[in-house]
Amino acid sequence: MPSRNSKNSTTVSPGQNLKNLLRGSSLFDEIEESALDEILPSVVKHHYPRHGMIFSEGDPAHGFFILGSGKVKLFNQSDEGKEQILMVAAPGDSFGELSMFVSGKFAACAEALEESEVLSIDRDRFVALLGKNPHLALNLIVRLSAKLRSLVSLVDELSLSDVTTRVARYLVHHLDDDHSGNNRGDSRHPIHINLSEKKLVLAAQLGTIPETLSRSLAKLSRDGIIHVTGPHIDILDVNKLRQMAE
Amino acid sequence: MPSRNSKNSTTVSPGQNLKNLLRGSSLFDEIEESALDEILPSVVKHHYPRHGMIFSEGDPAHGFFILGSGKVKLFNQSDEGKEQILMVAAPGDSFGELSMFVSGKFAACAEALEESEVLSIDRDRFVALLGKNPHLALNLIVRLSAKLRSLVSLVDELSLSDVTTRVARYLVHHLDDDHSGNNRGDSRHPIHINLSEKKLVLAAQLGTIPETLSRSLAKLSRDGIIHVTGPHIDILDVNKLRQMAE
DNA sequence: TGCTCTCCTTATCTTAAGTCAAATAGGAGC
DNA sequence: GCTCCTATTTGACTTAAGATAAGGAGAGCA
Repeated sequence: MPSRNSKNSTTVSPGQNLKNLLRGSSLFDEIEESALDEILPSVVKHHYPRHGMIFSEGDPAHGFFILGSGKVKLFNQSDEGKEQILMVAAPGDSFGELSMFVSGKFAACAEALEESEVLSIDRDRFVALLGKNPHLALNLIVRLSAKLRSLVSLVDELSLSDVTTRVARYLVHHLDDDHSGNNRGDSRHPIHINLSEKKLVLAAQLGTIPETLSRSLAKLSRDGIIHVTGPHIDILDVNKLRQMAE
Repeated sequence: MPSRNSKNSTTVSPGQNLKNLLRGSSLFDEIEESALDEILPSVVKHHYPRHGMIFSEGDPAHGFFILGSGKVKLFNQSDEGKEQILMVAAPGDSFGELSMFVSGKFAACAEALEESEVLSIDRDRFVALLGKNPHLALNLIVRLSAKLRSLVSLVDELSLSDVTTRVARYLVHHLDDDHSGNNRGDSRHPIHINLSEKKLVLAAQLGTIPETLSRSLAKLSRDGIIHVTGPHIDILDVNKLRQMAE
């Protein structure tokens, strides 16, 4: 087995560097300088290569993480190797927080999808700070709520919708992201989406496998709703797509 | 359609009554009297009969809820009527909190499974209190984290395990609840579990339908692992059950 | 005792989606 | 260009679990 766990930790001279990275996360939005200074000593910057494991399910959780740069997936695997992605973290996102407050063990695995810079923050210091800083607590509450909501959707979709519907929803959702303001379905030219994840990853996010995702996209193409060229997707019929997504 | 939405709101004379109900929830654990007094004016007690709808998906959320007595399910439904339960609330549990911080609309439906007493708490007042009361914020964070964790398990199970495994896990989990200390599998007499939900409800919690649940229980019986008599389940082979649950 | 209602179970059938296997495509590096 | 490697697609097959339908079982009640 190749050393995929290789990582590279640097306790940088406690300077602006780290502080800026923290500031890059909305978790620390509008948090006073002094509060940042208080946790700074417990923040460590780690560097992970593509496929580097940040933690595995069941590992003891001594803190949580903020993604500085790169991309990280949180997922679980069945014994047979099927994978379900719970979240793909983008820079500024935090992950692993829930384990601080509940079981002390991570509930999922985290792996870098590409070369990534990750900050780890010590549990005890952070909790202490939380207790003194209501604004920070509110920020965290908002984040947890957002995650909760996205998991609620995921549960609903897994349990109540078929794969093609989930794919349609994914596309509609990402269409809203990219074309807000222009999403009334009355645009003249086909709308274009570039998949931000490999289809392999997308399949695992949608709770399926690449073969099935392929077939779903093929079906949507056959029906004249989209046109797929590798990771580029043209939406040919936004209304029908929205309708499929309910 | 019979009037299932009938409810019965009472703004009780702002007395001990309500305060005690609030105190009954761990959300207000160790929260000072003064803080309680501050939200009390915005707390309303509602009474719902069995099958009373507390809110539906998409309803505007002006606050959140604490269950005083009874039992409430949070769920979503597909167009075809299949139902996925996200959580069954017991007295003291809160629900609907996440909508306060994220979209302003409820992400699921809530319905009383039996006659229930529900407290509603106004969003704005609660948020204001949160900002001043770090301890309350921490309590909420712990709750949200616990919910998050249970949804993570649910996603994993829906996506990665078959129904029989989910049933086995449910049994093991409830065995741990009831027999902690005596759960090493070496007990002489068969361990007994009384299902706390109708099988109809259990099926919807496990992401399946009653017929399939029935078949899974029948399979476990056939394999000599359990013995089912209505809502009473004897665990005949704890080890094998644990093994099925992984 | 029989009636009704709701819940649960069993049997048969169907289907969405996973498995397995093989062909194709695309990039990175040489 | 060619080679290796990974990602994607397609096809044939299998299967878990949903749909449908019907039978049974229990509670409450007259």
